[in-house]
Amino acid sequence: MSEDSEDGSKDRKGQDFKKGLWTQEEDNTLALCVQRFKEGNWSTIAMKCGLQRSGKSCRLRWVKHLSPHVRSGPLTEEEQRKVIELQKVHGNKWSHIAQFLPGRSDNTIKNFWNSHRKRLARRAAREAAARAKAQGLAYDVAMLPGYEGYDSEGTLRDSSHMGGSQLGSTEEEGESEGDTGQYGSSYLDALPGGPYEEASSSASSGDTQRMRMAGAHGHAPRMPHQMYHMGGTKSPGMPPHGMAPGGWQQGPGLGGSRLGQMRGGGGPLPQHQQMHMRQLRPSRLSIAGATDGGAAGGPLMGPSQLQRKNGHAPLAGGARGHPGQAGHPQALLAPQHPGAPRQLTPAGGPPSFSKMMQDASLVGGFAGFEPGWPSPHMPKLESMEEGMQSNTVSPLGGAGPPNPFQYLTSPTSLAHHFATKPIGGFSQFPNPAPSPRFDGSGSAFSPRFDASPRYGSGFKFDLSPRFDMSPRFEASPTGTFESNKLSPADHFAGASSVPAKKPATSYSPSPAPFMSLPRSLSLPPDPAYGRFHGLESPTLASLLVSPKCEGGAFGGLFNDSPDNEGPPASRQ
DNA sequence: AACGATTTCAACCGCAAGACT
DNA sequence: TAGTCTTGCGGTTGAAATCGT
Repeated sequence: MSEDSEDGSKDRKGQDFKKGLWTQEEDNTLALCVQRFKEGNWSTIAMKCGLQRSGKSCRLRWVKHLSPHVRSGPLTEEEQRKVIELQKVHGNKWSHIAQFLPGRSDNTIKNFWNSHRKRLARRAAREAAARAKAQGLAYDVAMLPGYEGYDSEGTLRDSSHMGGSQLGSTEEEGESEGDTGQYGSSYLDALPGGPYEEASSSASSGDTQRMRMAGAHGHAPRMPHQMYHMGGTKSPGMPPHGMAPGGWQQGPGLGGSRLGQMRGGGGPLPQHQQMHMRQLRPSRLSIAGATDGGAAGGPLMGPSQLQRKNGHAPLAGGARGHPGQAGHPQALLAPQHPGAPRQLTPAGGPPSFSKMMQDASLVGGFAGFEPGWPSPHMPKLESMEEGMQSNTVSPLGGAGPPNPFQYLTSPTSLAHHFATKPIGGFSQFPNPAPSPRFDGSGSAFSPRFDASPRYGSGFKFDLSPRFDMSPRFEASPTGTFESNKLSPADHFAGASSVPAKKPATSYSPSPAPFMSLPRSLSLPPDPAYGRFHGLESPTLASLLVSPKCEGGAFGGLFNDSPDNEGPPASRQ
């Protein structure tokens, strides 16, 4: 260790380092610093950016979370399958395994595997308990073979989360195997080597918690990532039932207050996030996106629950902290596409959908992302310190401590975009190649696509409540926005490359005072956008019908401009 | 409203190896 | 060659969320 002392908060020089979760401000700062100084020499980066973090911490944060190459969200079924297979071959070489799953960090994989192991352990424990019970034997977890730890297959060794008494006292009812489970058991358990393979028919008792969850309504809740999978992707092995026609969870177990059960747990949110979106941790955003837009899915918690908990109805979009979300550092970094020309947003007039899509980079990167410096309108300061001192780059001025990045990262800036343009929720397309998530099958315009944390093939901007409900929703920077993204219209037209560069145009938004968005509204039915019917989230709905989006929902998004290309025919 | 069980995840920790001086 | 720095890896921890009761 070179950076952390015993308490981990000081380096060997006695320098204090902040620990704990990263704030959005820190994320933004780091992201922009990396953009400017490039990766490497993290200690220097940390120092130059004025972050009170160790270089190690900065590196970790970037590599595992903020880097545009990192894909967040739950592992897909295919990825889960891969991990399990690869683990058999490579063991716990997470970084190595991660190489087979682009965009996934070793930490993510490791976490998944640990959860997977625990599932197996629980399953095996239940089986053992059931057997013991059937034989009239007293059961104790310590009797389980391999209790001391996991064996090489990852089966049965961790009992940290199960007490013997609990294990032995579960109802006979049992969970509905293959359908229920706390963590994607419907799929995972059927994986090769998974418990389903090993004991697909034997489980007759579950731990208390699972029983509660599974038994009460006859259906176990689906974990968020399951819902995520349900949320419109075309992944194999979709849940066998409970799917709305459009691919959205609509089945049993998601009614009433149990709408869209969230996964349990997760790390804490920084204060600033908690204030706005208590229930929308980054990892939940995918679910939030899926469910918010997912019509029947509903919010993660039941509306009444959220209302009770937060004092307001569930918000759409999600927390900062997720790639592909406005406000997330990743969203501030334009994908690097050498040679890809940028298109400019014409000034004045309501932008068409395609223009908006082109402008999406301003969502993902509000002030533009010129190599070396994020904004063409920002003074190229010689140092962070200069920016800090002058505060010249922040049009917001005295709101909070001087921050050279504020101009770029403030919710206000982003919010302004939505105050002056039709709405968020569109996407940009870092890769000219058709995205698997933008394949014309319908997923492209799915709610997932709005709030998905995923970045890369279908980067999007979310409808974060931070940017619509925030009281800071007022300032209005001016800028020129460019995009090098393939618009969806071009995409659907079969274009494989970004159109030739268009002349630069300035975009000069008019001042945008506070937006007053309705907290709730009912969306008109629209066969073309049926997927969005019944939006549960007033926030999402509000944004979808933002002042510049009179058409309502995505209908407005698509239809409010004369040169709007309209939605693709294949989008259903 | 409070509770306990359970879960996930980000962040941390300690170590090792390679690069650098 | 030795000491220091930087990077990366795998294991562990703890916060905070869920659920039903």
